Amino acid sequence: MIQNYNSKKLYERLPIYVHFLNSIQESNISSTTISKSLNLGEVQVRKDLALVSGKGRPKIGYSTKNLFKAIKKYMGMNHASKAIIVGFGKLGKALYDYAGFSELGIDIVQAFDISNTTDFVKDIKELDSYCLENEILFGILTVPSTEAQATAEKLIRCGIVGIWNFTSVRLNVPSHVVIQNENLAASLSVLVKSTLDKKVGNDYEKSNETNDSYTSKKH
Amino acid sequence: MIQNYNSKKLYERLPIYVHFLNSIQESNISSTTISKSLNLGEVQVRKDLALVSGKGRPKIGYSTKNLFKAIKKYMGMNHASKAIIVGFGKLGKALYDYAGFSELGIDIVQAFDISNTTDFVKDIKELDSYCLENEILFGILTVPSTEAQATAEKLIRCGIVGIWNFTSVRLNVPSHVVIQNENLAASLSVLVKSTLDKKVGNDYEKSNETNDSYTSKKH
DNA sequence: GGTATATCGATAGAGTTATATCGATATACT
DNA sequence: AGTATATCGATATAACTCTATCGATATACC
Repeated sequence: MIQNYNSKKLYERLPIYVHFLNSIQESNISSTTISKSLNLGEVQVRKDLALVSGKGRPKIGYSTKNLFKAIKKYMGMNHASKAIIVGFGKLGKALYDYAGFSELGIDIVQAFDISNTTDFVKDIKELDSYCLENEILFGILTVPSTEAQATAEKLIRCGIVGIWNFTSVRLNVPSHVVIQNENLAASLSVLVKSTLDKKVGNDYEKSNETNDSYTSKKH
Repeated sequence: MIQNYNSKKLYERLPIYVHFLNSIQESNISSTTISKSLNLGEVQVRKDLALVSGKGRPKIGYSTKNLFKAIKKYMGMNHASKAIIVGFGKLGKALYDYAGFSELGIDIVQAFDISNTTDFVKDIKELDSYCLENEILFGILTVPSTEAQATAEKLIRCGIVGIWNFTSVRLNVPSHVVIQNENLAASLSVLVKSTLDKKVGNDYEKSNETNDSYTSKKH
């Protein structure tokens, strides 16, 4: 493959553009404006947009509406993707109620747990029939770590091919299944370490701008 | 800088090693074993360990205890880092109760909200005095998007230099502050798109292994 | 003690992602 | 109509990250 621009990082930015485009009133928008609003590199935004969208016009930019549609189409956000949550603890509840998914074409249609079943939380025994009947492809895994691998396998047997894994377990799955790890503890550690790095740097030399970290951009 | 291995990806993996080392009984452990247990590349693990730790021994591996200590030291996990949560909605609650942080030397010492104050949730008006008295460096931002920027600025005025940002807003902060964005909606989108990519690939050509995605490893 | 080997550490290279630069062009403005 | 310029698209380069390979070595085993 000569050049593969279907990068993970790109896939992270496109939803950010969608959210932004959804929030503005202007009928046209330039990559410059987008980059400034979102603290992203100007060239990067242009490259992203060039990949997924039609032409932009000098002095004008892109049609907001067309751009919006183009990104959603590219990301497969046109037809809604149905996901279920397995493990209805605090984190599962929070994600179930999280408002930001529908804008990106994702519906969390059902929650499962081993107990605490209510009108909208099914017992995990019903997982199998529910997933097959409703053709669920995506599962959000928020069970205790001890149950992670077994539950993942259960999901896969039910036809799920994409798992958003909030447990600290590194799942072992067949190659047709995609795992997206969301290791919150590790993520917070990254912040702490990055911050300490920068802080120490600043303490040594009072100078700024040295070894400017990845997480905060300087444009 | 000739070669900077203080990479963000490295910082994500080190806590995973810590968690793993914490869970095993063996007094020695090899990079091979670690890599297999965690579904990571063998060479990658060795390189990571070589960077932070003392020598390993052929046929034996590393001393679990020493390795554990070395990583924690490298990551600054020896002295506990104190963090606060601002915004005590469902997500804030979930993070407040999340068990995985302490193992990595991070204590969430206090939660704040604009209302719903209880014995362990302080009113956001007390943010200032609390942070300065307790020398808080890290803030977890789980407020509504409309409040994100203003709240971030408030945190920064209180001396906070690292912000874990769960809002969909791309914060604008001075250069001495580190932002770690945790855009859940974007993250789930990545999973959906990656999965669809692979699925389509498999539907075209019945072959496997083509364009094997980044999220599931093949070792 | 000698031999086989698991594991290490280092180097080189491949793949991925971001940035810098610059000419082209459609638009706005005089 | 002519000129200035914001914005685009493309190419080249730099930075970052991961993987393959291989010789060195300490250990286990005969």
